[in-house]
Amino acid sequence: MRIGELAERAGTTTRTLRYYESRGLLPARRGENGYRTYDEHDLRLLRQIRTLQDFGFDLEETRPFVECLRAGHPEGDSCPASLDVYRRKLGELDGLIDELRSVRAQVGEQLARAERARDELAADAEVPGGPEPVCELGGQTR
Amino acid sequence: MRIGELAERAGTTTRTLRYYESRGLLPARRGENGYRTYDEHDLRLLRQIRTLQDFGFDLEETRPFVECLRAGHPEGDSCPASLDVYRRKLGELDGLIDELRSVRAQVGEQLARAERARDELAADAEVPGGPEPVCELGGQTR
DNA sequence: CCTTGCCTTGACGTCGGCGTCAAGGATTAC
DNA sequence: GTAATCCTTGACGCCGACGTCAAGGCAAGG
Repeated sequence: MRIGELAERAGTTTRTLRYYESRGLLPARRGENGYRTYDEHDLRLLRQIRTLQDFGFDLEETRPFVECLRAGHPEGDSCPASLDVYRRKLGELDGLIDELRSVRAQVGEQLARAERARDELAADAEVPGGPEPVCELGGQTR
Repeated sequence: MRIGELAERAGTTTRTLRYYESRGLLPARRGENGYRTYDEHDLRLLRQIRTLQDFGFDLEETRPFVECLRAGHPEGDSCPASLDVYRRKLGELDGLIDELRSVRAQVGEQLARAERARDELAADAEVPGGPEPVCELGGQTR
């Protein structure tokens, strides 16, 4: 199979495959005409890469999985090195999720505070001074 | 105050301030010698930008806050446009967190599955065939 | 034979938010 | 006075995973 077919069957592009090859991740045999030639096993490797990429793994992080498959193991994660990557990734994800939740809480708090302040200003304008139209934008106090 | 002092007081770099200026976010007045000149109000704006940046806001997303302050409002989030940014960000964060949690769950499952497979192989090797040393790497089945 | 479509390598572009260097002018400390 | 430190603009570098274009070779269908 040639590069275009492999790309299509894996749902990616020829550019991506050449890039992987340039990174030494997915080398290709060559036909007489110089065309890259791939087989079903390459498709397997490529799908492993793509799956991990979709999970947000760096390209380099997929290498142990690919090497594991290429070494003849039944799965990309049949090797200790792959399991280590999984574990590092889990820790990384946990840290990231915690961080994002913290940010989410802080932003939520800011929004709530700002909305309270806005509503208090609106209430102030309604009761004591009189219901004058509030200037939305532009030098207000100034 | 000149650019170096402002940078230091905001805990950032002169390069960053020039970058903000190039993006039209934090323009500077110029002294007779051509040096940029800033005041306390600029420091305020800059701190607003930095806070949001630390939350992971894009630079463009800080613009409404800066413009709000520059318009004379008491806070960067005293304007509707800023509140909209907050809300968009909250949605974005929620989506991202969900996505990461989903990925985390899937990776965790993969790890558990792979570890089970490994342990089953180890158990197989221990009981029936005999406790032969297992080949760690290299063509095993092949 | 000619067109269409695949393939090749090479190389520059993208995105965001700056870092880093270069060459030179201004200011300040001693 | 002079050296050290600040400032100026300009421009290239970085990171990751490719996209996109260019110029050309090879193949297959009508």
